[in-house]
Amino acid sequence: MVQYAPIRLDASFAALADATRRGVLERLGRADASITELAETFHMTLTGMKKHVGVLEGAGLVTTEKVGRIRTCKLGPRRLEEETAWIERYRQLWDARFDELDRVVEELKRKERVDGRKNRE
Amino acid sequence: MVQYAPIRLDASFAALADATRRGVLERLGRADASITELAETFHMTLTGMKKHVGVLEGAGLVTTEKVGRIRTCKLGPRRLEEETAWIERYRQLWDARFDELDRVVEELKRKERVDGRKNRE
DNA sequence: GTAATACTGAACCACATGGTTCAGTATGCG
DNA sequence: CGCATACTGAACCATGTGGTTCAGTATTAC
Repeated sequence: MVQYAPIRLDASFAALADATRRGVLERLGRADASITELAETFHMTLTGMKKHVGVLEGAGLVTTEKVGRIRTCKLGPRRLEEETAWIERYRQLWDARFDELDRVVEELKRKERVDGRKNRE
Repeated sequence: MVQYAPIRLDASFAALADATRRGVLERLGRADASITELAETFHMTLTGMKKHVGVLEGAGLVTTEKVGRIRTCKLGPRRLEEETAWIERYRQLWDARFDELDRVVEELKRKERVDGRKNRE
């Protein structure tokens, strides 16, 4: 089993497993925002939003910088390359698996035809 | 904010946020397996593995069928299309965002040059 | 029929998550 | 200075997660 930095995958997939956090990423894709702006947009307390931002930061998907009173959040350095890579590989397995099943089915059909002929002999 | 069946995305990203479950998917990509086989492979009790399989089933990533004593697990109908779509869209946002930043930086450089000329006038 | 196998379900555990409130601290504005 | 703004941290709460054990039930093998 290939590994693909499992801890990072854990963190980023977990970060993506929440609609609010996905929403924050989409929001930051349009423009940087303060914690207050994000909290208002998603109808949540400052403290609650700060936790979500913390999770996203932990996964490397967001970076923040505090200037004066205001902490500005922006998209982080990661482009979800590893996550895409994992999913891509999974899809290849999936395809191979189902191709194999198709092959088995074809094989069964072929045998059936042979058996059919045998029975008619 | 476009929605992309958020509940499903929640379930599948959460299912992928665990190394054991990702391992189970990879394992099932090679061949179907019983709960016992999976539990042994991942050094876990039957009950524990059954929970993981339940999570994967809930996300549509695995299907199971019980014949006699044995419950056989195989890859489910989903190929993670929606997950890939979400990530793809995110990457587009990401690229656009950073292109914009580049543009802003260029704009600042241009202004600097203009200001420089002004100052020399 | 008895015993082993394969799973199932309930109950428990420690810890994480998604949210809150409340009481701060730090900064900016008049 | 004095007040409003913006965030921060601790504490709490309900619920979920990842695992266990233990006591079943259902199937298969001898």
